[in-house]
Amino acid sequence: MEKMTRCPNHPGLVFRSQILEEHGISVTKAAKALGISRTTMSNFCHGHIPCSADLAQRIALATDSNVALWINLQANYDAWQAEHGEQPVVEKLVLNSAA
Amino acid sequence: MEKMTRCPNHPGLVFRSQILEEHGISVTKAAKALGISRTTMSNFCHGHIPCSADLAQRIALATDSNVALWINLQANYDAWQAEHGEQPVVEKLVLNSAA
DNA sequence: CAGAAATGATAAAAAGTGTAAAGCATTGCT
DNA sequence: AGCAATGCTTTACACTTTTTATCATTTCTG
Repeated sequence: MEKMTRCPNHPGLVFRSQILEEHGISVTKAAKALGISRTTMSNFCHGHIPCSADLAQRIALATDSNVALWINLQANYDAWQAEHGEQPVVEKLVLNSAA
Repeated sequence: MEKMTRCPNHPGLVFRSQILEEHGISVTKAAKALGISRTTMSNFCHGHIPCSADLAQRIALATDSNVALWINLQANYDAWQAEHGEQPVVEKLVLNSAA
């Protein structure tokens, strides 16, 4: 159980730096290849929208990587955001033995 | 890189068996405690709807567990579904060196 | 330098998703 | 029988996602 001290990179930033920049691929070209709009790709690459399961799969197929990799990047990002955002008010379901 | 041979349990099924049944908590009571509708809780516990980040956090807070745990359960489930569902048509972005 | 292409941003529209409320039939328990 | 819980369906509403079109700016290229 490692505690994450800083917010993990958004999957889109990882995609941009590790795939696009490494291979000199433009956002426009990537959007066409993956079959999504340029707007969506641009927003994703800038971390403005999350990596949906569908997008994760398109990236995985186009880069011979694993769907789980991209889904997990997003999951880690979401988890960090949830932990550092507003906490909803709930009642305890199970009593904390270490209370 | 372990390959998952069977579909991982839906987070809702895990929640039902590991939390509700273990502690004898009803769906109705759990819904009230978490601050969500009984319909949503029921659907979740039967695997009909995904575990949203918000729901994951409510569960984590109410059970003194980790948000990441529930988000990751959903992520694993999503990844398996993506791998075993319909594959979108995409063009390769990077050439597979092992082709 | 001039034209063409790419980029990031924005707004508007369409489609899809998530959530909740109400109602109903069934089950199990006292 | 009476009551609460359950699973399911329908309806309604809000929110999200994705796309298209447009604009100003930057970058490439010839």
